[in-house]
Formats: sequence, structure tokens, C-alpha cells
Amino acid sequence: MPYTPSGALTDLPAGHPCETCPVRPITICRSQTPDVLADLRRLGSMQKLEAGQPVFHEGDPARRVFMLTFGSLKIYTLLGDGRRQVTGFMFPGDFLGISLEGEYSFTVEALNSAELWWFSRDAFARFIADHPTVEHELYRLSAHELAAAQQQMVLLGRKTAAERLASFFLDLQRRQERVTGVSERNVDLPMSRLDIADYLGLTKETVSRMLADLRQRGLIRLAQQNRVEVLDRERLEEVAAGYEGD
Amino acid sequence: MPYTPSGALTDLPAGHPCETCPVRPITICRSQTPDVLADLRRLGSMQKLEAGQPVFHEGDPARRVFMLTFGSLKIYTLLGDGRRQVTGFMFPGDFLGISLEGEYSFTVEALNSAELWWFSRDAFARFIADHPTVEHELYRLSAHELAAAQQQMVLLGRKTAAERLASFFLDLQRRQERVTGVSERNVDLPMSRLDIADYLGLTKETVSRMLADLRQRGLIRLAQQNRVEVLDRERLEEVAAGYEGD
DNA sequence: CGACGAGTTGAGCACGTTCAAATCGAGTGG
DNA sequence: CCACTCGATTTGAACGTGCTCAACTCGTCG
Repeated sequence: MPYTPSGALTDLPAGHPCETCPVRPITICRSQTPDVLADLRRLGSMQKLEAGQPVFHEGDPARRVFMLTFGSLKIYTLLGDGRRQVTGFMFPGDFLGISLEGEYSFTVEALNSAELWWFSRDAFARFIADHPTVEHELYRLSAHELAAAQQQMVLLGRKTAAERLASFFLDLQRRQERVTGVSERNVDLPMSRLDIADYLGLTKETVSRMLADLRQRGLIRLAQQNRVEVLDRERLEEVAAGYEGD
Repeated sequence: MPYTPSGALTDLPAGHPCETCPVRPITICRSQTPDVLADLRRLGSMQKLEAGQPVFHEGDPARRVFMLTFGSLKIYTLLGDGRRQVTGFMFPGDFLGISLEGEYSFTVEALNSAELWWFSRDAFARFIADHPTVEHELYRLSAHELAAAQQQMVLLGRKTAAERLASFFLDLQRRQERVTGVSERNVDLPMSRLDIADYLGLTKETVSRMLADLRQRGLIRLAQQNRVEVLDRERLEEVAAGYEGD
């Protein structure tokens, strides 16, 4: 159940402001014109992935740049003893691997059937050279990423478990809105409870419990196991922002 | 006790690789040549700050770009009920406010006597237009920032209190090395215990306790209240990375 | 229908918090 | 030079949120 048809990149409404991007790797947003994107595709190759397959691992030499066109990915890093932090999820239209390091500093894995295009570093650099607006766009977007990363630090450093869940659903909702272009009360969860837990700095048990809690408080409904319906967005926003009846 | 003389920017050794930047706002590193920096200064105005004075507040219209030349700053955001997350510290050479949002999304305050240069958005844009290498540099640096932000997410989401402290000291040490160009066992702490706590997602009491813990284990020494000496860097690295005797 | 993995629920525990008191340290005035 | 003050830091004890470990349920696929 991915969010968008595979024609996502050209079909998407242009000029979305990206004001409230949730945390994710560098993204070239919907503001690229179709012909620029067509140029880009010509330089790359397509790759299909099944759920659980890696795009690359932490420590691999960073030779390629990726653009996700279908499905969703998770990004994570591991600590010595196996503790895991998911640092982001990717959706169609997102770019990956544009940090200019010698090695990837995280692992990326498909959450479901995914389709992505890859480019050699050189080809991508040539593309940027041919399209001078792109560099600025990349820079602009990475600034957005950074703002989103700061929001995630606030979440991880200072929010309670329930607040983290609330923030997460609202972020996902906003993001799906940007990808699909339509506002939806239903939010798809292509990731497992464990992935959510590792993203929010919790355990899967706590995620489960807080989900039940938000449900009992009438803020959300579990339409299916992997789909949440936001029933009271306003109150959910309050919870997410740390305003409560306290 | 700031880290560097006020001539920092031109005096700094050129070409530092910035490989392991700790979390901080966008920085134009030491790789800028002195004449480029002189050009930049010509466009801006200098501003002095005392400890505790704000540079700007969350929500202020983002009209200016700043470059810190002396002293240090802290960056934070507040939750509705006063909970605070410090998302970064800034040191001489760091840039601030280059995200292209309409409003600053965080508050910045001086930790001690500081000196910074500011530029109107327009002037800074003109500067970038005149120096085409800078855009690329900015983009490169924000990619580094993002990598550092991801590291901080791992810290906040998955590390224990002791591991957070260890990571923090090592980050600060690396950063002071980059600023001063010399390797030092002593690490200055221009921020209060509360600032450290709010940066690491802890309380000031826990910071104090874990400091005592690391001291008792012979990994650090408290030279003064605001200066830590790293006694056993290797073991401290192990603690920071989450490898322990477990 | 049975088996397996993912998700939920429950009980006890632990790490870090909270609240309170003691100590330290820098600055001020006698 | 020392006494005093005030804030920052450290230390202590009780508490609580979220974790751990275990049992149970659900959904999916053979």
C-alpha cells in the first residue's frame, strides 16, 4: 500500500511550499519542472526493491545518489550493542545520499515494494552543473531538512511517549498530504511498530500502549493495523505541542 | 574564556576537513580564503553581546544572517509548558540564520561575551552571487550539519545518560580542535549544567551525577567547574559509542 | 486448520526525574 | 582580608515514566 502512483514525480502539483517537512534525507521537492526531472531520469537507472531489502549499508562507499519514485524506505543507524535509531522515513520524491561524505553514515532499507532511480556521483554532479537552479534548490531543501531534524531533537529530548506518537502521526499526515496533494484523515503506516518505536526513541510495547491511550481518548482510530484515522486533529496538535490539561 | 582570539576567521588554518562536525547551525568553515571573508565583512555590521543576551527569538522575522567571530551561543526551542531543548551550540566561525524560512524557528542566546557580524538577507544573497563557490560550500556544510543532527538523534533516542555525557565531551573536544587548530585534553564548557542537560535531553541533576560517575571511573577530571580534562580518550570513545563492559 | 510473526497486554523493575537539602564559588561590602 | 549573599552545582531520597520480560491475541499464509 504505497502512497502514490509511480508517476509521482511528474504528476505532483508544482510549487508546494514544503513548510513543515518531517525529518528525512535531502529531498528535491515538487518544485522541479517535469523537463528537468526527465533530464535527470535520462542519466540514471531504475532499481526495484522488495520489503526488507537494503539500498545500502552504513559504511558502504557513497558512490550513488538515489531518488525514490515508489514505495517507502527507512533510514537507521546502529549502536555497538544493537540498539537502533531510525532517523527518518522516505517517500516518493525524496532524494538520498547527497551528503558529500566518502561513506554512507546510515543504512537504508525498503519498507515495502519500492522503486528508485540511481545516479553515479559524477552523473549527478553533471546534472547539477547543467541545471544551476538545482544547487540552490538542494541547498534550500537541506536547510528544511535541518529544521525538521531540530524538531525531531525536541521530540526525542523532551516529549513524553504520548506526545511523540501524536507528533509522529501529524508529521506523517502532513507529509502524505504533500506527496498526494490531498488532505486525508487516514494516515498509512508502512512501517512496523518496532520501526516507529526506534524512530521515536521508545520500545514497541510503549508505542502499542500509547496508541491504545490516544484511541481511548478519542483522538485517533485504528482503521486497520497499518492505518490510523485522525479523529480530532486540533486536540492531537495540542498533545503534540506539549500543551495538555496540566 | 572564549576559545579563540577575535581574529579567528582569518587566523584559522585553511582547509580543515570538517569531517566530524558536532551539531550546530550552518557553518562556513575554515575553507574560505581570507579575501572572501574580507569581502563578506565589508557587507556586514559588527554586534557585541553579553552573556544571556539574545541574538533573536523563535518567531522573529528572519531578516538577517549572522557569523559568529568571538564567544559562543546556544540555540534552543521551547515547548508549551516551558520544557526546553537546546539543539546546538555555536562557536567562532559558525554561521546562523541561513535557513530560508520566513521566521527563525529557534531562539539564540549568548553564553558569554560574544561578537558577531550580521548581514541583511539581500546583502548575503549578493555576496553569494558574487562568490559562486560559496553556494556549493553552504550546501556542503548543511549536509554536514544534517549528518551531525542524525548523530544527535541517535544520542537522544538511544543512548544512556553516561553515554550522552561522554559523546558530548568528545564532540566538544573535536570542535575546539577544529576552531583552535590544536589538540587539547582540556575541554571548555562555556554553558551551564542546565544548558548541557537541555542539550542532552536530561536534567541538570543527572548531568551532575554522570559527571561524577565518569570522574570516578577515571575517564575525565574536572579541572575547574567549567573545564573538563579527558584522561582516557579511548575508553571515553567506547562509552560514547555504546560499547561497555556489558 | 495450524503455525508463525507481529502486535497487544500485564506485572515488576530500573533509569532518570523530582523535590529538597547541602555545598561550592564568585562577587560584594564591611 | 574575611564575612556574607546569591546563584549554580552537587548530593540524597522517594517517585514515576517507560523498559523488560513474559504471556496472550490477532492476522496471514501455508
